[in-house]
Amino acid sequence: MQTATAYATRRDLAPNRPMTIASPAVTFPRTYPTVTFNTGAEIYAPGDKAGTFYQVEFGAVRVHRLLSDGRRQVIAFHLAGETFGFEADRTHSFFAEAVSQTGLRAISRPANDEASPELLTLALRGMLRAQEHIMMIGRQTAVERIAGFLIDMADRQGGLEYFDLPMSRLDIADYLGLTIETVSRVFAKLRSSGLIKLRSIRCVEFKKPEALRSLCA
Amino acid sequence: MQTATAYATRRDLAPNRPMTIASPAVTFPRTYPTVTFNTGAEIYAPGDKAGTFYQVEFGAVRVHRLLSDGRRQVIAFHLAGETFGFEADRTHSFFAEAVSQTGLRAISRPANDEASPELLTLALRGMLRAQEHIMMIGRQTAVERIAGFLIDMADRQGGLEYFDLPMSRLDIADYLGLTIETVSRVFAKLRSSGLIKLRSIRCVEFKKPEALRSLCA
DNA sequence: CGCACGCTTGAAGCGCGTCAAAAAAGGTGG
DNA sequence: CCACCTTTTTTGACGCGCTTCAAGCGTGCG
Repeated sequence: MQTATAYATRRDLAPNRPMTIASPAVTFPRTYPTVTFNTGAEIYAPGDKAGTFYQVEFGAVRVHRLLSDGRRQVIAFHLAGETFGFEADRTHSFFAEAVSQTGLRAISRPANDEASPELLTLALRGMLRAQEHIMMIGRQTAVERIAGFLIDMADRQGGLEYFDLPMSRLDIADYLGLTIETVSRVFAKLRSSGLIKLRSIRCVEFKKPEALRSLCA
Repeated sequence: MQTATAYATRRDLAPNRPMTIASPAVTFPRTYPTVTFNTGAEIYAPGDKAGTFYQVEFGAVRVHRLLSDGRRQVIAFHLAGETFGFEADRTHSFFAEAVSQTGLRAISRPANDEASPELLTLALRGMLRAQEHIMMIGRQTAVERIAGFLIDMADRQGGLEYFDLPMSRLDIADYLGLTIETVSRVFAKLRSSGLIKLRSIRCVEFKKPEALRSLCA
């Protein structure tokens, strides 16, 4: 098992991936005032006209889609400071909802799309994030997925001693392609083996960060 | 079960996704001559400097990464006419290899990234493709994944009466997060129930396209 | 208080993975 | 063209990890 560093050499066949992707430090010209969404409130839905995108001021957002029989797949979470809502098509193809009380700053997409290196950077970053997500749910076990998820969440919140999970167990399950029961069981397992501590139901503290990282495939 | 059309209304809670994403009809300024890669040849590897990207002239490309214990996840296949290789970072984070004898046209990324709406379009399309891939492997059964995969491949090759799969069963398995045995069994099942015909091991013909589509969640 | 909601825990089942071996396909040299 | 080998694919038997189904538990709020 290796440390979670970037790829050192091109022949490094089995590296750990750098899951955390730097959050954007970008400012946009045509920005609108912050709008607040209550827990569960819908930000956009499939079929809605795209064109504006959003920067999270506070709170968190989940982006997802439902299958015909009700199965739900969460595509992404977006935390404070992150940007989302840009689409390849003219309309949205997912739902976006506030996971908790959330403030968003709407940003209008430049009319002709030209001269927008910021947006390109965000799009490429979004692609990379989705690809890392595929790595996570494609071939990894439940424990590996949750360990990776917790580390990702911690890193994205600034790597504090402890951090809050803004989303429910069900949201996590639907993000990782698991059931809520499995998520709960893995949390219990990580807790009982001393890797994490649950200060409260949604507040996680890493007791053995290295051990947790070593669980990531 | 609904037809695989785009989202009609914003309250359409459980639509089938438009899996096929239109292939780019884009031409680039600084283009280099076509280079041919043999089956299995490496195009780039993690750690390689990014900056140029590629348009597939003929053949097919797989993009993947390996986990520490050898598990492999294929992130994407790229067929003739499609473009790949752009990255958020300065270096690549995946392997790209020729699935079969493949011709590529290298394209240098504009130095300052400005005024490049084409690249933005490609990045957004790549993001959408990755997101659809997440939908596929996150919550769907083996049969659903393979049905969706076959339909996607058919559409991307122009929707002919029959089409070739350029990649092996193992490649398909690693793309869908399954094992080669499961892929083989599902192919056998689809064949024995008359939904598809295998003209040869890698040549597929849809006998009941609607039935196949109805398998997609 | 008592209901509602989110979370946890237990028991049983099943879909897919694993292991093993045979069959088919493809390539090479005579 | 055939004999021979390698690689890919298929098929079978069995086991495991996760899901499913079903209660229990905790916490917050009317």
